[in-house]
Amino acid sequence: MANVTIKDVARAASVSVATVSRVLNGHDNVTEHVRDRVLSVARELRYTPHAAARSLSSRRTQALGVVLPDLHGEFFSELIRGIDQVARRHRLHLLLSSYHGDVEEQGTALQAMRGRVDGLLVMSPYTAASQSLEDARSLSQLPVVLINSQSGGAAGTVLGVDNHGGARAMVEYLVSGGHRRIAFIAGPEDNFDAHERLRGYRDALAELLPGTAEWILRGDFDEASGHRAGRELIAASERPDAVFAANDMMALGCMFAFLQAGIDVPGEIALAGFDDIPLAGYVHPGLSTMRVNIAELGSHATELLVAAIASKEPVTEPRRWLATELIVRESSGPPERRTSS
Amino acid sequence: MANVTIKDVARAASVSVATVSRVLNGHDNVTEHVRDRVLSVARELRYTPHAAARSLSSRRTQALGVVLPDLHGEFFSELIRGIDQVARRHRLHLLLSSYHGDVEEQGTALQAMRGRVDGLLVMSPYTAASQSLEDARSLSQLPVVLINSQSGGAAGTVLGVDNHGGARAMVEYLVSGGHRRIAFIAGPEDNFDAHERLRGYRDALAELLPGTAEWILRGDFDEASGHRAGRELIAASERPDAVFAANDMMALGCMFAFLQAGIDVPGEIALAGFDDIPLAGYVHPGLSTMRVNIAELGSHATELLVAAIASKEPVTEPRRWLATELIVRESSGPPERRTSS
DNA sequence: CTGAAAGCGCTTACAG
DNA sequence: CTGAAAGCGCTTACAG
Repeated sequence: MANVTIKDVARAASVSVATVSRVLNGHDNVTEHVRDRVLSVARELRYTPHAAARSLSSRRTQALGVVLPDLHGEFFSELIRGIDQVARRHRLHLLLSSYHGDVEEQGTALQAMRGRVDGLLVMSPYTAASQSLEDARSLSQLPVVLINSQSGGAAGTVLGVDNHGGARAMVEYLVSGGHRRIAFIAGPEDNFDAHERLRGYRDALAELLPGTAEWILRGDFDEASGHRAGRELIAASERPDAVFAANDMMALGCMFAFLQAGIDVPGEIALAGFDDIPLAGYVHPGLSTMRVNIAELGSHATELLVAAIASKEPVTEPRRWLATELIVRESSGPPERRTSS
Repeated sequence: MANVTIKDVARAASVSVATVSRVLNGHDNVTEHVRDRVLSVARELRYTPHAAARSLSSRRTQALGVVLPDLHGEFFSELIRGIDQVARRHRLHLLLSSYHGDVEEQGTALQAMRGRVDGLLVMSPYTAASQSLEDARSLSQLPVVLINSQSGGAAGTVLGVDNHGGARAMVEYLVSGGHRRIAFIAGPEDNFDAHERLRGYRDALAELLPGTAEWILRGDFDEASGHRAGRELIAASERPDAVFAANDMMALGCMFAFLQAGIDVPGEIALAGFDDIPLAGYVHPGLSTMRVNIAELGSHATELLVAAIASKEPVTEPRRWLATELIVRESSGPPERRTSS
C-alpha cells in the first residue's frame, strides 16, 4: 500500500490536481459541489499532503528552527515552552537543534535549516560564537531572531533578559538592606549572561558604594562552583555580609556551604541569586533572587520572528531587553515587598 | 541576492548537477580533481542544499518527529535530552510537537509529519488517545515508537517505564520496613503511568498484606493535590503509618502538609514518591522514591526508532519495560541500601 | 470555476 | 567517471 498522493485524490475525484490543491488549501475559487467531493475522497483515501513537496513549491515550510546551545535543564525547558506556545498559535512546527556548546556544530545546524524552516530562533550565549553566527545567518538567508546573545552585527533582532539591570537592582536592594561588603560569585567567562550580570554588580557597586573594592569569586553556574566559592568565603580573613551569586544554582551551593559551616543565613551573611528556579522557593531559608521569565523570553522572540517572516522585510528591530523581577525571600534578611527592575 | 542552488554550483564548476549532487553526497564515483573543484566552488558560493528538495527526491528527511502531550517540566526536558542525544549521534533533526492533551491535535500533529520526518516518537499517556493514535499511525505510514503509552494495537514498538514493577517494589520496601497501613495517593485516572502505579500498589498489597484494605486517595500529579491528600489523611480517624504517592510532586505536597501539621516524617508517618525529581533530594527530610531514568527512556526509544527506519521493516519489537530504581532517603525511615526493581 | 503545464531543487537510474 | 533526463509531490500563474 503505497502512500497516496494528490494525483490519486484527483483521479478518484475526477478532477485535476490543481483543483485538489485549491480545495485542500482552502482557496475559494472552487464550486461547492466539487469541493465536497474532493474533501470526501481525500478523507476516504486518508490522504495527507507531503510536506516536503509542498514546501518546495510554495517556498514555505510552516516551521521554525530553534538552535540552542543545549537542552538540559529548566532554562531551556521553559524557553522551549514559551516558543512552542506562540508557534502552535500560528500553526508552526518547531525544528529543534542543540549544538552542545560546539561553535562548529552551531554553524552546521544553522545551514541544515535551509529548506526546513521559514525562520530561525538562535541562542548563542558564548561570546566567541558571534562570528560563526554571522556567517551562518548570511548562509541561511532566513529571518533570524537572536536570544540572549551578543549582538552579532547589524542584521537580526536581538532579544534578551536585562541581566545588567537585574544585577544592578539586586545590589541596590542589598545595599538598601544595610549590606556593605557584598561578594559576587561570577559565572563562566565566555557566557554573555554571566558577563552582563557581573557588569551590573560592578556598576552598582561603583555607583552606590564608591571606593568599595569589588569582591569577585569565580564560578561556572553550577552548584559545585557555588559551594567552592562559599567555602572560600568562609575561610577568608574577613567575611562578606552579603553574597550575590550570578545564578541560583551557585547561590544554593554557597548556601549549603554556609549551612554546613553553621553560618546563619541571613543572620550572618545574606544571600541572593539570579533566575528564580523552582528550587529557590523550596530550600530553607528561601532564596532571594531576580526572577527571569524565560517562557516569556521565548514567546516574545517567537512573536518577533513570526512578524519578521510575515513582513518579508529584513528584521531591523532594535535590541530589546526583558525586565527582571526582584523576589525577596528569607535568605536576604527581613521580608519586604517585591519590586520590578 | 537569490538563494544559490545546485545549478549555480554546477554552472560555476562547469559540471552537471548530477556530479555536484554526487560530490555533496560523498559518492565515490567522482574524480578527485572534479570533486575538489566542486567543493571549492560550493564553499565559495556559500551553497547550502535545500532540505525540502532533497527530501522530496531522496525520500529521506534526516529528521525524527517527536509528538508529546506537553513540554512543560523536567520529565519532558529529560526525555527530549535523551532523544536529542541519540538523534545527534545519527545526525538526525528533531521536529517537536506537543498536543497539549488534546487528542484531536495529536492526530493533526501526526499527520503533519508526513514528508517532514522519517519516523515518529510518540508519547500518549492518555488512555483514551490510543484510537486516534492508531488512526494517525496508519495515516502517516511511518515507523513509530510509542513511549509510555498503552499499546495501541499490533504495529509499532512500545517502550515504557516499569511503573507496575516499580510501585510493587516500593510497597515491598515499605512493608519490609514494618509498615502495615500504607495509603496511596493516586494520579490522574486517564493517565497510563498513574494507572500502572496504582495497579502495582494494589497487587503488592494483595500479595504481601492479604486482607488489608486498600487505602487510596485521589490526586492528579501536582503538588496541590498531594497537599490536599495529606490534609485528608491528617483529618482521618486513623492515620496511615506510611504514604506512597504516585509521583514525587504529590509526595512533596503531602510532606509539606504533614510538616505544617507538626507530624514527624518519617517518625509518625513514612513517605515515598515516584520519579526522583531533583527536588526529592533537596527537601528535608529527603524523599524516598523510585528513580525513573527519563533520559534513558528517550534515548532507548530513539535507538529503536532509528533501527526501525534503517531496517525498513514494520516494527515488531515486543513491548519493553525500563527498570526503576529504589532510592532510599530519610522520609521512609532509617537509611538502607539501594536496590533495583 | 477548472485544467494543462511549468517549476520548485534536488537524486538517481540509465546510457555512454 | 560523467551527463541528460525523468521523477519526487506539490503550487501557481496562465489560458480558457
